[in-house]
Amino acid sequence: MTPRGTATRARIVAAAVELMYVKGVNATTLDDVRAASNTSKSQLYNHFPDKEELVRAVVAARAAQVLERERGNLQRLKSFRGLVRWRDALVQQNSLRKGAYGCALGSLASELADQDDQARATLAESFVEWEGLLAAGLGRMRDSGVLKPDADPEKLATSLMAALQGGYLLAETAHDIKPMEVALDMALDHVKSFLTA
Amino acid sequence: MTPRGTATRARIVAAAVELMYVKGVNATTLDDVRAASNTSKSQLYNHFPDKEELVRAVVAARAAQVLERERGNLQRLKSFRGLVRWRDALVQQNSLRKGAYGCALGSLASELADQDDQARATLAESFVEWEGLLAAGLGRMRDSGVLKPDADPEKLATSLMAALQGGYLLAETAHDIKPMEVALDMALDHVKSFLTA
DNA sequence: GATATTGTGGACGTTATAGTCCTGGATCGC
DNA sequence: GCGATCCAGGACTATAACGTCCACAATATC
Repeated sequence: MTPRGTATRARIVAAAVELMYVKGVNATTLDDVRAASNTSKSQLYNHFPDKEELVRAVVAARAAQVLERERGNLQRLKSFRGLVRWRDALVQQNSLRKGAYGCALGSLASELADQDDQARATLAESFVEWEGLLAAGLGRMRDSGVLKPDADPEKLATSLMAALQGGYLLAETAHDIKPMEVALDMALDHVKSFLTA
Repeated sequence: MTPRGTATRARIVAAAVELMYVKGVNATTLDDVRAASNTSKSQLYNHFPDKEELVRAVVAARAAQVLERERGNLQRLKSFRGLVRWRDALVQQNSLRKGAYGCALGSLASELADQDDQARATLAESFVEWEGLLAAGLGRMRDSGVLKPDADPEKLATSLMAALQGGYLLAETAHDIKPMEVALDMALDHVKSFLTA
């Protein structure tokens, strides 16, 4: 596969990622993808044997994208203020759409978890990795004495992720960012209860 | 419409509710519903002009069902132990399926929120009502002195709901009930921080 | 320049599903 | 019993989507 081939493939995946986020996976047709990516049907089937495989590529691409972003936001996390900044960035981003479409990973998870076990597994791993970034930062905070020794980074990370995902869902349903803010604030308060100072 | 007519309609909705929970709304065909409800296509279109209306009936029925259950679980809520029982009941129920299919309302919300605004509105109201049941119980706890006066029942209720929904999603994706437990325990801990004793 | 890869464009077949329509029969209220 | 309602069964149409295939052009690689 030449650079040109990979570029076309990437264009297809990029278009599919966006369409499936906005319209949902099942409501996105291959013809939508073909049109949005400015390719031809032959290329779609040249690069992906069927729609299921395209969906899996979409899941992988979206996961990589979210994790890349979150690595940037979390790799230097070492203070409670950093956690607040993390929260603010997510809220800010989601408020641009009034919560519509929800979390890029969460909505895929909800739609695919009981439909494509391979996609589900990838998404599960991605959530674990995402929580891992949080847990690593919380671990640094604990080791540096910002958090009490009995703070459990993994559990805290899972709690933050659940609050985030639940917040996304409630905000998406209500078309109001408020519940997401409230949920994340609760989770942050919970972390705060482990602060030493 | 005679009692027989309403019974048939109810049978259709009941079958659709179950199928759309397990398979998802879009993956459930009208023929699936027809077969599962032991009716004929004539009746489907006799009672519902199109699939969209059936989906809305499903949403309404499921919301009524969940709220009925939650009224039973929450109407007498007046202590922290009651909240723990509420949590245990939900976890217990969801663990039977290893988290598969997620929350009956949450999965509908995720699939329909950006696809049918009317369904989204119904679901949003249902979440508000569900949170209202929680908030009422928390309000009773505050008024009776179990919770501190500065506890905000509405915000606490939203937080609990977000933790619940996020927990459902993570559990569904991981096929593991643990994240749901962790998320709810965090939310309960947060409520606990407002206890007087 | 030869060859393989990548690409366009579109016709085509197949299937799944939504939705319409009709006939005949069962059931219910009066 | 009689009319109205309810229902089964299925034929039928229309459409949308997936997926195949092919002729031919463009582009890269050697």
